[in-house]
Amino acid sequence: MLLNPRPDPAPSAHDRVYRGLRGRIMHGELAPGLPLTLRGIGAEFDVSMTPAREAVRRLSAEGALTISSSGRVSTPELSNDRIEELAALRALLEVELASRALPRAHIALIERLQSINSRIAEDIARQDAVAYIRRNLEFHRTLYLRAQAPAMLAMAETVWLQLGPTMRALYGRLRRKDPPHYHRLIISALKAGDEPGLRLAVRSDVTQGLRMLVA
Amino acid sequence: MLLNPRPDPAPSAHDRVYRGLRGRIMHGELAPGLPLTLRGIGAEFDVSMTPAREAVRRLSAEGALTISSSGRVSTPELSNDRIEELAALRALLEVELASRALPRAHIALIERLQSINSRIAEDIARQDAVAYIRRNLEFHRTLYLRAQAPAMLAMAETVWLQLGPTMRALYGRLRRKDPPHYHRLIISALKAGDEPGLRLAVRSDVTQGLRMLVA
DNA sequence: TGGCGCATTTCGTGATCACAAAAGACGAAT
DNA sequence: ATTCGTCTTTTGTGATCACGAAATGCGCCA
Repeated sequence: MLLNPRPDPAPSAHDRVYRGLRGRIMHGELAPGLPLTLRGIGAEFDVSMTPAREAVRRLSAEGALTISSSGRVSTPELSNDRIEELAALRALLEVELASRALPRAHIALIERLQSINSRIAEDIARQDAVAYIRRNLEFHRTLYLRAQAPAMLAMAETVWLQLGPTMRALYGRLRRKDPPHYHRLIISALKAGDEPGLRLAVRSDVTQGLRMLVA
Repeated sequence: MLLNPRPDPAPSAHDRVYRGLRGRIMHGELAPGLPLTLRGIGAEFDVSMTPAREAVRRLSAEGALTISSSGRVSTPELSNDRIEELAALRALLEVELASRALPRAHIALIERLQSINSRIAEDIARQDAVAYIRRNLEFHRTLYLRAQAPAMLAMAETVWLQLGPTMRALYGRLRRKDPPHYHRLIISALKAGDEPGLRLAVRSDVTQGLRMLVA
């Protein structure tokens, strides 16, 4: 008997649309305030309005899209207060996730993180904002997966999703040269098993970038 | 000119369904594992399948409903691990919310909380589990509204939503006689402006009930 | 040149329908 | 009595359509 490792011969249309849009939003490929239409989304993914609407509805429930009172769909434009709040949420959730991941962080994980980190440096050198955002989130997700806390990780990803378009606007204007300093602190704290240091490093890394966006 | 305080003459169908289902789930009116059908929901709210599906899709995005691989909809049956994780999330978020509400908590708010608390005692005397859950959440929400942190409050409510059916199962079997002890500690800490005490009281209140559910 | 009003187009909403897959009911064979 | 196979029913999915509202474009007038 041959069990297919991917028992998914027919992914549903709305899920395909959902995943496609979600990826673009989270990785900052869509600018804040960008208007979308159901018919446009449907045409782009080659489906009718029905699954497009379901995907949009789901994304708006996660805060990845905003729907005006007249039903118009667009990527969110966040106020400074909201950005600060989301940054505080990131700090709250991700510090906890990192803390839970710490006792399970073996050497293989740390090497993976270092590998991701060096690729981030390449993305920075190439000035590729989207790749940088994606790789940065991959760094964090790789660490947090070890926390064995799926609901908490899902919430953190929801926050990333809400910040996606805004992060694009941030890293677009920010011309940085150096790889993220706090990522190296995170790795050091992981190696040393230093929980307070890890918490501080994660909090700093998460808060750092958002601060200049508010300015 | 007479401005209507409710400028919502025509609430959309899917929103009506969403709100209706959400309230029932959050307040524990639906048992865990209860199967639902789109046609049934549509008939109950007197709409077609389309808005019913949108509401269900949105609720499943919030974790209030689970959708099987074949598309079947039901209220979630949470594992013990998931319950513990959600309790930890409640602690994390609500301690922060209470802490942010503390400096803005005036006497009028505290009186409102005491009023809600005495009604909780009545609900307990009446052995009305649904009313108890609803009032208990009202107590927490009233406090957290003062935190001026809408995104954080929304996340906390999402956790409540996921725990709704399970809380029903909990308070159904639990025959308690006394009003919640930790609510009085919360009020005391608010009066005294005691932040560490408040954080501890909220954490205890949130963790308390869930512990015996895991047993 | 700038603002106003009307017609056209675009867009979201919700109902309906055909289709396929899953679940359930029923009966026969062991 | 139980299990297996089949047939019927139930259910979710996605496309299409009609409708009304919102937005857009355009021309007119000041």
